[in-house]
Amino acid sequence: MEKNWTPVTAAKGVEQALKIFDGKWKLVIMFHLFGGQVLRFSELEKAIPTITQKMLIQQLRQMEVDGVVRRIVHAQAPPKVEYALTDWGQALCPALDALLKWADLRENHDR
Amino acid sequence: MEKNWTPVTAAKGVEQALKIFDGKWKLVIMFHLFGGQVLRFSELEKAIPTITQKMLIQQLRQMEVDGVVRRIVHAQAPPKVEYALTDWGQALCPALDALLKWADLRENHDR
DNA sequence: CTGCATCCACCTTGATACTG
DNA sequence: CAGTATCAAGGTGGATGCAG
Repeated sequence: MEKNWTPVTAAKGVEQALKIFDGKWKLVIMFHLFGGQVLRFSELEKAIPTITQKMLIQQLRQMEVDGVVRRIVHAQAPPKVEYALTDWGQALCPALDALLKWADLRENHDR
Repeated sequence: MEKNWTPVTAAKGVEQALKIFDGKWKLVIMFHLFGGQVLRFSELEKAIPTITQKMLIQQLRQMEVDGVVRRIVHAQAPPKVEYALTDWGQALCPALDALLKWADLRENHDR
């Protein structure tokens, strides 16, 4: 199932992929959730002390809409909401590793 | 040579990698240069009709500083300047492929 | 505890005109 | 041809206060 990538369409494809984990905090959130971690809203808040509530909920919502994060609501008082990565979200990990390895190459040949 | 990634440091590492090809036009430029293409400033301009001169030169400059693009100046009148990817820049291609493949997975299990 | 609304500052991009 | 300078506009994130 090959695709006919032109420079433009390929770039757009990557951009669309990037948009999904773009935003100042999405990567941090994902790395906290990699490996099947399931965390409450307040736990994420504690784990990322410098994030504001607004940003945390905003980024989580977008990630939920995009299908990388699953939202688990427990009907309780007080409210309890947990977040986890979807299978697709977990699947991003190798690609990010590839980026990290690429970044490491820089030192070898640098300028 | 293993590293001890915490969620935060891993995220920062990826972010630094991302910054290098972040910007509205850098990916388009790179995909035009993948495979060892060497293009003049004016050729890039023609290849990307919707970009402005300001943006083209701005993005190229940043990419040059970051070490993904090489600038080749020919001492001539009229001026002739060519741009090509560095080895390190070329090495990004597989990582971008990984991202494209990840994006394709979405359809299989979707939401 | 979880989440929403508002206001504000900054940064990136775009349009345009100009130069060696 | 290759690049610079200036100004305006939109989007993103941060601070804060309020609500179910």
